[in-house]
Amino acid sequence: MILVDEGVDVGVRSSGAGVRAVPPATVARLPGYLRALGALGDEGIVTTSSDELAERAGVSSAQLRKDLSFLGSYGRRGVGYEVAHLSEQVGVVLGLATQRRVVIVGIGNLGHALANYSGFAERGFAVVGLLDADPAVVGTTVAGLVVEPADELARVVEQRDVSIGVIAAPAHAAQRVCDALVDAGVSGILTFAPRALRVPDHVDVRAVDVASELQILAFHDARRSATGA
Amino acid sequence: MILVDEGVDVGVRSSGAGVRAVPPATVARLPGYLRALGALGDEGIVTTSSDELAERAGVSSAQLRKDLSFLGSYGRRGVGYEVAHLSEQVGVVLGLATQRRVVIVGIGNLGHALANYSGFAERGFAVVGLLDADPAVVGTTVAGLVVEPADELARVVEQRDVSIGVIAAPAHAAQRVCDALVDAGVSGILTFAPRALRVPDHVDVRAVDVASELQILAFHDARRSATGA
DNA sequence: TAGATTGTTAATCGATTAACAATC
DNA sequence: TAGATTGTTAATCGATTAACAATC
Repeated sequence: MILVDEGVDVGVRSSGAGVRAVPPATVARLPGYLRALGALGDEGIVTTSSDELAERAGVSSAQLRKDLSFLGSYGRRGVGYEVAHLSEQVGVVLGLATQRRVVIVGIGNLGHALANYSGFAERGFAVVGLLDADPAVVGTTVAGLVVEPADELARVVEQRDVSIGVIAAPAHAAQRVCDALVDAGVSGILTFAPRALRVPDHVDVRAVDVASELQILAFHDARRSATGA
Repeated sequence: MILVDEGVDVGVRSSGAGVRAVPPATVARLPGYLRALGALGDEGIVTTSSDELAERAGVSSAQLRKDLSFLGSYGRRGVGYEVAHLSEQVGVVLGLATQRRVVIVGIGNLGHALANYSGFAERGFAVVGLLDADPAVVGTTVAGLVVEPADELARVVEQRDVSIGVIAAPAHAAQRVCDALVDAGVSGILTFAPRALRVPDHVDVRAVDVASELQILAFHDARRSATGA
């Protein structure tokens, strides 16, 4: 079985009632809503509307309301949404009530950049381990953490209760690192290596491939040139 | 008008016949097929089947055949696909026949990592400019290029025929950089800043937000914990 | 009450899957 | 010819959009 993207469609407890499935497409947009809500909060805005929030998140207000309807009923007709409250609820649905612990495997240029990225902490994640296979890198300090040997992965994941692994290793090592993360027991993997990864059904993989993103842009650029724009 | 993702659905010339629309979902998978074809080629495999290629790309063979059918008819029934030929055709559809030139704006940790990433060149892109707003960074050499001042953007884009801009600047500067790229005339933008960007209809934006990816993984992790797995 | 805005319904649209006829 | 595998069709499924009744 091969999985590259998208996990299963699972339920969310809604206050007293039953369980509601949140569609994958909706889940994928929730972080954007959370971001927009954070910005509104920072600007001191207390109440917002589906129009305003949608505008900021870059979606239509119809889609925003539809998405939020899967989570429950957190607005007031005629009034709008309370920013702080909605923000908290979306956070709960995304499982950010508990902080998730993350390891980064592969401390090259990209691993360095990720380790130093402050957005992780700001948005609910703690980077608790950096690992690398290269003895020359092991022992160095990056972003306040000492890089540990890659073969310590199982111990690090278990002892520090890590649930998400980030793969910033070279493509040829990606599947090996992935297997090690799965064996160590993480439930989610974010990979930057340009390779499809094989994982068991219970593990969720998200893949970011920068060159693929550029190729998708190239497609549109090519059409544009061809049709003379 | 706000656009964060996905461009328009545009056509591809097929050998003699008319124009066929390639659905966005298909376009988004083409880079993965190209990658898998490259790997097959590297292994010296000359002919492949939809089963084999799909397995490597991490999709179903039905989906692969459906996707390829939008591009034209490049296989032989009973036989399969010639790796080199299919690879070339997919490349043509993605507009990789012409090399695209790229600038990176924001040479912090991430910009550094991107500038040094060899995958760009390997997959059809030339990084021809690095720009930063910080005078302390301007003038330094990164990945063989001298970092130029951000306000030289228009000149760099025009003189070096740049069609794609990569935003690796801080979130608060993202919209400003985006506007400058649009004014300079790029047709596609890849942004790593956690912000929805406003662009005119004729410009295509792809957004990579690492923390959002982790939040999506957190959602699945939370369901898993809740349902006791 | 009148105006505003949500939450939901129904219609539309696009994507995926399965099955198989065409054909090498 | 018999076996294999594509390309396409039709059915299913999921996502988006628009409109509006509910209600603050």
